[in-house]
Amino acid sequence: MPEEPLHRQIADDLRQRILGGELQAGDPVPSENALMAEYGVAQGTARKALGALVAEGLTEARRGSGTRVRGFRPILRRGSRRLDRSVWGEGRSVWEVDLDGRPLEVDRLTVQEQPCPERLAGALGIAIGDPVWVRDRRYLVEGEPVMLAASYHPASIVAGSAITREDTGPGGAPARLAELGFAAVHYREQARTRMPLPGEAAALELGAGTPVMLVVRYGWAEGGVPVEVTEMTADGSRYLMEWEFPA
Amino acid sequence: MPEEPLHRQIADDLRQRILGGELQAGDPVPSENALMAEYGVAQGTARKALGALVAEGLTEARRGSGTRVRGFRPILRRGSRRLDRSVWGEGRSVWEVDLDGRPLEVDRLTVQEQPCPERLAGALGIAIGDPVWVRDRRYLVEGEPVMLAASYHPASIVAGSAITREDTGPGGAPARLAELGFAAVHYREQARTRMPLPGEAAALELGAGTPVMLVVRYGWAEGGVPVEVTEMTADGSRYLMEWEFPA
DNA sequence: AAGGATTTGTTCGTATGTATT
DNA sequence: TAATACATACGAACAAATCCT
Repeated sequence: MPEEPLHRQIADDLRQRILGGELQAGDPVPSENALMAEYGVAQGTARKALGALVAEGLTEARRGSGTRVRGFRPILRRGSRRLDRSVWGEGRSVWEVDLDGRPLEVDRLTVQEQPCPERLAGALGIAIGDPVWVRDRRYLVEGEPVMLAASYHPASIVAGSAITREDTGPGGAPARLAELGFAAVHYREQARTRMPLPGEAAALELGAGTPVMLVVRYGWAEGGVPVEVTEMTADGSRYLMEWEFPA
Repeated sequence: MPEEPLHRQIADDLRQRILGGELQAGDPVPSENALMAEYGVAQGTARKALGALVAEGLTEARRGSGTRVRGFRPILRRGSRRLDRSVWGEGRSVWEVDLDGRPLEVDRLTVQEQPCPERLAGALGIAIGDPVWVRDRRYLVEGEPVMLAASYHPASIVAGSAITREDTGPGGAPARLAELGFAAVHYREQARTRMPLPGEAAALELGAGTPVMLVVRYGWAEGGVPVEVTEMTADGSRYLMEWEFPA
């Protein structure tokens, strides 16, 4: 008879307690048994209510321990870095940023030559299957994975340079591209979001209900020559992306 | 006994069929009954496997009808519009963009004066509770909601202007700000993602497993005066965000 | 147009496994 | 070791929406 299913009513109750501030980050949420008693429902129903909150990313369940409220303290990634931030409002963001301090470490770096995959050929201005160098890596903050990134460069440009080695040297890939006469002068970045594939969830150690932010950066040298495409897969619960531009 | 739970094995099978291209967008996924027969499991187990794919946003279930594979054809939103796109690679994006053509319509527009909420006071350079004008609206594409947006302007700047009325006139709010001597000359945008709250899911008619992309735009006039903060909530399955900037 | 078959959605109950406290 | 709490899986029944004959 209930127009609203029981499990959703319970989930709504719990969600309100969380969003209303009654239950704060780290606080335990009532257990399945507690909900069975409180609402007089079967375990499956209590379980479904708790599962809904997990799927929304509001809570985190651990076997034997219980279910707790999650928090959000993002890392800030700035797309454009050149402008002086102090000019335009030191102004607090609407989100509290757990900024800086903690350095990004690189993990699981692989560098190899591959045939250019179909989706990148147009953006790199080369043919499908043409050789590209791929720098694939994982970023950690305080030992926890937060982002995956793979950079692609046409082999016709970077072959023989330090970009094809693990250590790109001082200034990194941008500096090497500049030495090759192909300094990137213009970037375009595209971002979308979706739920992670199992492989991504594993590599980023994502909890259920955590979407990923996908960012693709396209870089061009003078004259419109494509020199880089980077595909990033970021933990949506850890990242805040920022871009800055004139009106 | 199974190291990998049954429902996950089944989900993995189905996922592979989808990602491998065997099942394409719009195709029906085996029903609960079919899975019960094929794998010899109870309904709850088959159901959980199907539910996992729905939660990942890969499929969409409709009662009485069945479960089908979802597609992704995003709308492109450009943050910065000034640069000539043709200069930097007509280059295809890594994602197929169902670009342009279809206009954005505005729906459910409300304009009202409110006390400034805490999270925006710093960014707007005013005190909590100071009056701000809020333009709240929903955007549709072909009748379907795709984004919610709320723009905030300090009343001290926009009071009396057309920005406080539903119809802002030709050129919209930016043109009116310019007339007031507070043309925005610099923008900063921040983006993050998370699963939607129930209210957001309802307003955007989101299917399960669809995250939202949250974008906040901060606008400043000459001299660093804050003139605008806009909070956007976009359907993650419909939007591709783009920014462009010099290296 | 009516009705039956199909398909997903909800809820109950029961049992057992596994990780944590 | 024992208690707690989440995880998996079974079976059964009914409801609600859709589809097809």
